[in-house]
Amino acid sequence: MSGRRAEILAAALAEFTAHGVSGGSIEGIRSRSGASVGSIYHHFGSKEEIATTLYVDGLRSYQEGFVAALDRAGSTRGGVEGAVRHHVAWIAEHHEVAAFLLLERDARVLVGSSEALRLLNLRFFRAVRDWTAPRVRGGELRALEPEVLTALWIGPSQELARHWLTGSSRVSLTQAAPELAGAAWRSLTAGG
Amino acid sequence: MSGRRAEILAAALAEFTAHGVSGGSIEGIRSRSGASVGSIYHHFGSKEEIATTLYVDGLRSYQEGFVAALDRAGSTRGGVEGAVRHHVAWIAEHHEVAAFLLLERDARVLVGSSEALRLLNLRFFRAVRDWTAPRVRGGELRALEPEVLTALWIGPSQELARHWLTGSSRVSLTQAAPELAGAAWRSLTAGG
Amino acid sequence: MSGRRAEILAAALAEFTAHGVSGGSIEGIRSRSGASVGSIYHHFGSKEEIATTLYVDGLRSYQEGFVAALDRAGSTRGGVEGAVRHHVAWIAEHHEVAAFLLLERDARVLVGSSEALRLLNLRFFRAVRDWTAPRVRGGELRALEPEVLTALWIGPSQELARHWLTGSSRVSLTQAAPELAGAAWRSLTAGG
Amino acid sequence: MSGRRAEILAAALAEFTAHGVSGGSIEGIRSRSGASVGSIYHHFGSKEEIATTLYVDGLRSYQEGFVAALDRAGSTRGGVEGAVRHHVAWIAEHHEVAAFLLLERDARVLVGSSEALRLLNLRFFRAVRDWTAPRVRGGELRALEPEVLTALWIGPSQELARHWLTGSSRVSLTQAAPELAGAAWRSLTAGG
DNA sequence: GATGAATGAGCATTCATTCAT
DNA sequence: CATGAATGAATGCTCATTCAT
Repeated sequence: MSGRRAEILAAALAEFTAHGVSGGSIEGIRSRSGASVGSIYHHFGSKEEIATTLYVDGLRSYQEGFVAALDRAGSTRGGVEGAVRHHVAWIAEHHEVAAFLLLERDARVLVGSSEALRLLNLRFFRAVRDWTAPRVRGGELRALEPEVLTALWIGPSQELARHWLTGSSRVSLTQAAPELAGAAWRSLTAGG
Repeated sequence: MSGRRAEILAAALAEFTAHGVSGGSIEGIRSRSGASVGSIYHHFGSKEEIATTLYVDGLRSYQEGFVAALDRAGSTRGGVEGAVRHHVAWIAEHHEVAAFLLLERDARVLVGSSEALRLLNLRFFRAVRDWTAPRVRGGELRALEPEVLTALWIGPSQELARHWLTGSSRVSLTQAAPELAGAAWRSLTAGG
Repeated sequence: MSGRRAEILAAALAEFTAHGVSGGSIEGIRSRSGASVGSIYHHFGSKEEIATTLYVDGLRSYQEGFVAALDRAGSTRGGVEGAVRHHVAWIAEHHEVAAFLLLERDARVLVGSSEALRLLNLRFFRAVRDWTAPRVRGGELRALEPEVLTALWIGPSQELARHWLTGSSRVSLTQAAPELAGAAWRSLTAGG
Repeated sequence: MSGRRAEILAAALAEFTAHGVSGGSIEGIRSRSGASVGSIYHHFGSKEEIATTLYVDGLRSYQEGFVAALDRAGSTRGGVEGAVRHHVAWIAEHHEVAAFLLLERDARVLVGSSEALRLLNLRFFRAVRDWTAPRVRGGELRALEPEVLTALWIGPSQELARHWLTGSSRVSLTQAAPELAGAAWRSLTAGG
């Protein structure tokens, strides 16, 4: 549709990847996109709006895949492990957006200021809870505080992904996926 | 002795915590520290040097505690779990520095440009490997790629700490420590 | 068209005349020109670029007049003396630019760093040489090293001009022209 | 005597040669001299005072040699040519100081503000006039305005020296001296 | 005489944003 | 929709100078 808009977003992602959101400039986005300053401000009202758009789009894509992985699973174990595989695969596939979501300090600041983001997170956490809660009650998953459960579930994947995204690790994310998935399942089931 | 220097570092940490490194300003450091601009530049040659100093000092403190936890442990399990407890306790105790080390994009950029940091990391990774390698050979720990081993070991703690540091989780880090330590031990020992 | 650009250049010339290039400030150029700081940087990337532009424009004007004086002369003597008259007249007419070209230390530094300037000088020296060389071969002008020839030709005019430009001499440049022209002709022809 | 003072002056000359007076810094003088900032200010009250000292010392040396060359000459021609030879030789020998005196815009500004400099110049011009005036009256030298006479006398030497000092000419100053001296004599004697 | 920490005004430059065309 | 000139506040950093030790 609006090719310009997409070009600007792509350029902004590259600019923010290179310099961060505070460090990146409209001038950088302009030179990367070929659009004029005026055009950028025609499509987006401010630098923050561009960053928010990137964040919301990326987060929605990630979260939809996560929930879809849970929904399509035939078993609790399939769901837990499928979510890990999705996590790892999504990051590997969308590494630039992933770096923005995971590594960007300023992006995190946006979460506090964007109503759309708050809503997105609210729905996601509810969807995940709706999937886990009955399985906790049924004894298939351990009864853990939600934050701890999440940490055990995707913490290792997240940690490995961060190193991979920053280039400090050359380990293949997808090759490590089975190990990460297995560890997640054990952590959510094997008692202390 | 170096009262001024320490005051400036403390002020910079507060400033960077509030606005990030790129977002934080020398003026902010000046007003928080009471030092003059000239004095700040007398002690540190640039904003980046201040950030690097904070990063190096913090990382050294964290790494020394980590290695000490391994060394003081009487058993492999004690080492694995002790390291997790140190991780969690150190972050809880030095939460401002921890936020800087864990959340700051620009701080991460420093790692690529500071020789001191490269050296620090090199020694740390070597010390950890010297502790784990014989235990892997002895069959006490699973044979995993170093990055994966690290991810399983401290990934959950790291993930929970991030949420705690950003205020998106109210869970007590230290209360969660036993669970995180137990999960780490299982992940590093229970086979795929 | 480029009204703003011209205004900025004029203001910069006045500012540099008053305080030198290192001594002059963008703020000075701003207040003299009425343009905003941002506008100045929109048209010129740096203070140095403004100075280079002034230098190149001025030098080109001077050199074109010099070469034109040679080309329009009907005799060798007419060329030698015409060049001196042009030298003196150009400086008298463009005294502010002339002061910049002749007196400014920082302007001279530019010559070493600007490719445009190097090219300009190259062409000028070649044009002058193309005019003098055959006349040297024909015995109309003495066989002197190029630098010495130049020094004898315009050295006295240059020296007087410098005093005139700095205000340390009240002698009329144009009134002295015939004398300077005659001396130049004698120096380039009368043998040692 | 005061080794420190001399070291500071030497360092300042190098610093000013490299960056000009406005462009040079006390810090630059400090690092070149090994003296502390406080020590520099103990010996000299300000940056300007250092520059003035260099200028006065250099100018006095040059002028004394010039007048001595006139006084020791046995003839008018010997005086005119001897002064040129001194000019060229002095510059070749004291090239760093010479560059400061001849090329430095800011140094020239000092002349307007230093009483010592005004006095120095006054005496010098008077001494030169006392030597030339009777010879003009006697018909040995042409009757020219003082500034024009000076320009014809040392203009070519000055012009060649400037190119030599800025490195834009590789011609040997001392080899060119006879030619410059001869031209000066002709210009001051041969009528229009 | 020497040292170096401290000061704060001043500077070149960047940047998000606006707006007339 | 697009362009790019214009704005002016903000920023990192430099520098001459002072002064307590």
